[in-house]
Amino acid sequence: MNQPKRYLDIVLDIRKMISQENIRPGDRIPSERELAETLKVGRSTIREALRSLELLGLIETRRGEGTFLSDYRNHQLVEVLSTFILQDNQSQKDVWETRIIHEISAIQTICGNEAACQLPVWDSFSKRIEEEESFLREDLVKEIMVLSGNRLSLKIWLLLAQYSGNPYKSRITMDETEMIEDVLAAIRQQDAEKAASSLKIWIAWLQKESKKDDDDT
Amino acid sequence: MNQPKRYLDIVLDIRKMISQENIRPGDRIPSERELAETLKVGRSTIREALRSLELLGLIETRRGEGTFLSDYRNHQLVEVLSTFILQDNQSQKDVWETRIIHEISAIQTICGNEAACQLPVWDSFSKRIEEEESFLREDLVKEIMVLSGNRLSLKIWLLLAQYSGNPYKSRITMDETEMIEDVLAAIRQQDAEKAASSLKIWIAWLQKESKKDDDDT
DNA sequence: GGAATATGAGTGGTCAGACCACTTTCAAAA
DNA sequence: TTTTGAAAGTGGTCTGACCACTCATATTCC
Repeated sequence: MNQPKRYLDIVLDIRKMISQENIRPGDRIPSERELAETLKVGRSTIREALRSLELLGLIETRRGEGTFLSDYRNHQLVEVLSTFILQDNQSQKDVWETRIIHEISAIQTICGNEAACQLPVWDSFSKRIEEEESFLREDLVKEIMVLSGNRLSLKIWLLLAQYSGNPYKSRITMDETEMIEDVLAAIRQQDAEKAASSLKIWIAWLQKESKKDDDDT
Repeated sequence: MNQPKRYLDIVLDIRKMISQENIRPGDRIPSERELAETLKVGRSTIREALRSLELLGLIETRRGEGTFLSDYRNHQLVEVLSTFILQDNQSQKDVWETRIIHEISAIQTICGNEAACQLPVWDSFSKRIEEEESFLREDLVKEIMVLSGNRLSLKIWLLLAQYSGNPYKSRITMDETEMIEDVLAAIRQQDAEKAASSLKIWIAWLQKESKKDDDDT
């Protein structure tokens, strides 16, 4: 009989331990040697489990200090998955499109929520446009994703943003302000249709611009 | 100086090896002992890298046989991530909603593609409805996801389907056939609006039914 | 007394070698 | 020819040993 993998049990054991001892992100978890003794397995088995969790970004290890429960930021996941499965152009395109799927859906969700549409954030974005602040694009779209209230969708979006490079980073141009104002206006009016289409127009324009930059390089 | 993690280098080395030797999904990769000798590291280091890749679902190991490049199906990822980060009801709800986001987007994409809308598959589904085949729901939605052409979105959807349990599995009922026919009709007419709304209605109904089942249990 | 320094305990990182359990293969025995 | 079984190869696990690093403490020096 093929035994179930030991290190997978360990992964679950560690999970249980974290829950029982109420270990919070940033806290230290028992040392490898302790875990080995407690769970009655060899240290190498413990390490295989820990390395797996580390690659998933769930824990963080610091030599000489210990192993810590991660606050779920640095996913090696991105690095590894991208080298393994995102090699061709079709995949790049899929990433981009999937990202947009989440953005469009998020903005539609927001438009269905009156309170969210009347938040002062949107006005503050209008102001920032006038002042020509940079990083505005990223902040705006992220705000939309956050306010949509779906944390999983947000998480996926953040992942995809890492995969797809970030065309939202550079300074905004004059041509663009109008498109962004359209999006903001649609939100204020709670017009999901218009918000989605305005966002699509803006994104399409961004994509064209970023291609232009690539050609220059 | 804190050395960069050795096992992460190994992960990339293995990646490179797979690419150079043109190893395809399902093929065997060199044994742990071979890899250790080739890459000039200890076997335990190799194993830490392999275990990580296994947990991500990128490889598959069979005792006595060897290690194989996976065809990306059984992600332990699901198991682990779900026990680590999907504990509360809000997360469950997010999974369900995110899944629907992808389904709606997929069906809209299809409606924008004339060829896809005229495929004979849709008629075959109508026929299967009459014959009251089971597993029809899952097949239909999956077909939609596949034909949308976005492989990443499909992959995410498959993941979410595992997370969210599968209300598509049971036998279809009479009440339901009409709703499904609405969806199919909208596709045939290439009416993205109607397709999306019909699908939403159907999904909402499914969700209500699955809740009812839960209450019975 | 206060500040710089040395020490030691604890931790993750790596390695080598040893078994075990399992699968496959193939030669020897029936 | 068929069956059997021994050997080789593989992943799974454990042990014990170093190394490199961090941190707290004790020690030394001014």
